Amino acid sequence: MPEGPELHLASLYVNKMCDGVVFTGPVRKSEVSKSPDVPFTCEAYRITAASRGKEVKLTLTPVKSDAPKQRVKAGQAALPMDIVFRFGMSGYFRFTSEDEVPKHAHLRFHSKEKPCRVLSFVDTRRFGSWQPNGTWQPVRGPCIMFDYKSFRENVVSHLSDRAFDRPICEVLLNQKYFNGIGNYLRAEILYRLNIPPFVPARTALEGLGSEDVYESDKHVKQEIEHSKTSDTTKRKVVKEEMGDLLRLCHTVPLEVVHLGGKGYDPEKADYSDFKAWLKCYYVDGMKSIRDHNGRTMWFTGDPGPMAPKDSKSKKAKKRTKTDDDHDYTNKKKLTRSRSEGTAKKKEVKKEIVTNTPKKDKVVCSKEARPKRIQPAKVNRPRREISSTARSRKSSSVESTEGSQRRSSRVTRQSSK
DNA sequence: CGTCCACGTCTAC
DNA sequence: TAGACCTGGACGG
Repeated sequence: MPEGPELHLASLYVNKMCDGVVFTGPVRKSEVSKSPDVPFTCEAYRITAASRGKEVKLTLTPVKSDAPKQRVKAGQAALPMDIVFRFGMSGYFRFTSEDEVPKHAHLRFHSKEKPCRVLSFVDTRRFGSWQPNGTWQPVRGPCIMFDYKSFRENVVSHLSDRAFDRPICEVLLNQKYFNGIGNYLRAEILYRLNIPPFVPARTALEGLGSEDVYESDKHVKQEIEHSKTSDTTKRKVVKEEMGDLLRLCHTVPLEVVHLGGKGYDPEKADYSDFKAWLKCYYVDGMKSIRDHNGRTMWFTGDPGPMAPKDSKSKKAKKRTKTDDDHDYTNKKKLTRSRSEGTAKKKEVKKEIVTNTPKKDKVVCSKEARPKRIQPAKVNRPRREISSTARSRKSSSVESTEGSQRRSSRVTRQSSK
């Protein structure tokens, strides 16, 4: 569940599920977890949650005992404790009966109820972490969703920071300035504004003020009025109605919050709404490329001037068994760390790739094929797209794709 | 069976 | 700027 919206939804989930619930005893950690023990135990306490960017804070609050003079036993907490969580790639909270505690539940809080229930921090990959008596990480900036004004000011007032020398798509993952933005959000945000992902961040941001001019309804209305005059201004106005880049860093994540559900999580039944909301990330017809940190950037149109060049010499590699093969070389493994000695063989490239749905029947081999996210259970007709879109650099392809793709994003079900 | 990929940080050369 | 840290699903053979 991991970008800003999912973290916030997690906090709402905890507050809703644990409202009125009394917990008891020690906080329990799984054997395998490397995160710190949580030195808190209490006969009766409550749990509340809050989020900020990509962190969630749980507050454990001891409940006053009915027994008037009851003394707190040694080791029992009398004061509240905050625990700050980061979710890594797979963290989330679940509140279940004791026998339905999910696999990979690494921190657990047990209720005092008769059939006891358990609030679990579940994290399959264990990239997540928590800090007892923790605070929001000081190096992380203001929340893009709930500290919008501060977030904006923090970016605008630090544009001279060398951090903004990087491509905009990479800077959007810098939590010092964009606390809450993650890989799907950066793609969705830049896509909405048609900003090439690899333009210098400072270029994409300069000129934006710390005041959000789109905030005012009056302003928007004026623009709308104005738009009736000419067709050319219309385009621009439509864009302005949405707001500038910084505003979208706020509003786009909030759209996900308002979708409800659990946001990004392919395993979820209610994942289909989220998937339908995506316009670019992992969508058929969109292009993708690895950024300088090895993260996949989804976009359409021009990649921008700072796109990783990478060796494009790979062409030589065209070899292949059956006829045409598209270089297969361009799979780019990236991060394939283990056993790198052996992995050295193939040069792997990193070229722009278009996410093209394959036909069920043919096409078996090559073609860098991004895998699709397992769909909840949507079954729709697949749309035909010319394969091999590779090398279709900055053409104006996207408009058509952009308007149609909605109808067909599906998994490549390779029926055999 | 093996390879590749995934919503993110961290820290070591 | 690479690895490291992890598990597991989708595919390919």
